[in-house]
Amino acid sequence: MRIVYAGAPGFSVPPLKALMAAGFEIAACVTQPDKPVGRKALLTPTPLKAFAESAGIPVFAFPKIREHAEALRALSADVMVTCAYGQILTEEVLSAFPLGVYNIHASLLPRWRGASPIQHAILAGDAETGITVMRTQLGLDTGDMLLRRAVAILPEDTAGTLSERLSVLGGECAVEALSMLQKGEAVPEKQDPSAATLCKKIKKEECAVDFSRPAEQICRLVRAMSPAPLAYAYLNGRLVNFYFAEPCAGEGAPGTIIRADKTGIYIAAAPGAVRVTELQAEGGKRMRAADFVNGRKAAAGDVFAKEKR
RNA sequence: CGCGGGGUGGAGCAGUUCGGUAGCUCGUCGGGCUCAUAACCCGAAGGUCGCAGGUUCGAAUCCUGCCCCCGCAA
Repeated sequence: MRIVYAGAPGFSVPPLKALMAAGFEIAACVTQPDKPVGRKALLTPTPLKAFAESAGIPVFAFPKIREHAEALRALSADVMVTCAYGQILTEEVLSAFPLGVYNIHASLLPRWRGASPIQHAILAGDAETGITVMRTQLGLDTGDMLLRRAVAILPEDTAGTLSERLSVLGGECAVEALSMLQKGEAVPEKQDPSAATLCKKIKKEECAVDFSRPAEQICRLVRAMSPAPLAYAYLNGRLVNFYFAEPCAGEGAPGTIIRADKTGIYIAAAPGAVRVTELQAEGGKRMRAADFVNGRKAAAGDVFAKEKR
């Protein structure tokens, strides 16, 4: 079985490795064009491109894949597998592969169709999420499902840790799904549209922490946005990004630090309180909340605000 | 030249305006106290103050160049 693999972020690399390890032939990889990254705007290849090139796999970085259906067809692959690729496919692209196009999606479809399923699963407080391998149709993540597998969302999970597990699971699922497909044993299952939910790309504005909200929700926001783009609030006029927070006992005026020591920074919410254990301040590196406290940057009585003042 | 913050014992910071014996919180090591402790008490070790050059009797501090890290924006 000859495969064209399309993806871009780090999440899409493990599944590719799994497919290779399972003996599938990778005809080529398709990814997003190199993009300027960082303050110096250095042109940076996607993680998938970096890996594929090191593995000697031909890489195409189409700005618009829909204009390159012919090039894809010329690869004479049986299927295309996509994983967090980030571009909408067209009929011409789909028809370039005799056995179709399959997507590795990081949720239990039809829940969390769209761009940020991992973050939204955490944000919503879901007990579990998972991987769905589905046949790609023109609609957004609406195709028939070949395989679904769940993983529990742990209280200490961030989008980062959950993403790692899902990525590995995605690889296992991809191998299994393609094996079924190869043997002609695949049994596509329709999605139930009434159970569908859609999630869009996360905007930084959505990451502002409002401490007048319940502690549980704040912690979900922090964990869902960690390690990127990061939930944040302002302390004494400085931006502080949160990497990890968990609900804890305590009460006070929302946003007020009720305790700050080597065990973390305790901030009042409504109701409840949250304990921040890892953060990063404007200009500083990621650090344990205890270190931040040691440097006298936060003390009981200081107040976190949603807006810079 | 997109805007801005920063590089000081292992960690996080103060000190730089107005040059003159390098300080704080924490950690580490040793000792003590306690049924016990992320608690407390006593003591100790540990620093080329990012790099290079310059000014000066003397530079973490002033001047010049360079390297590196980070927030925002893209």
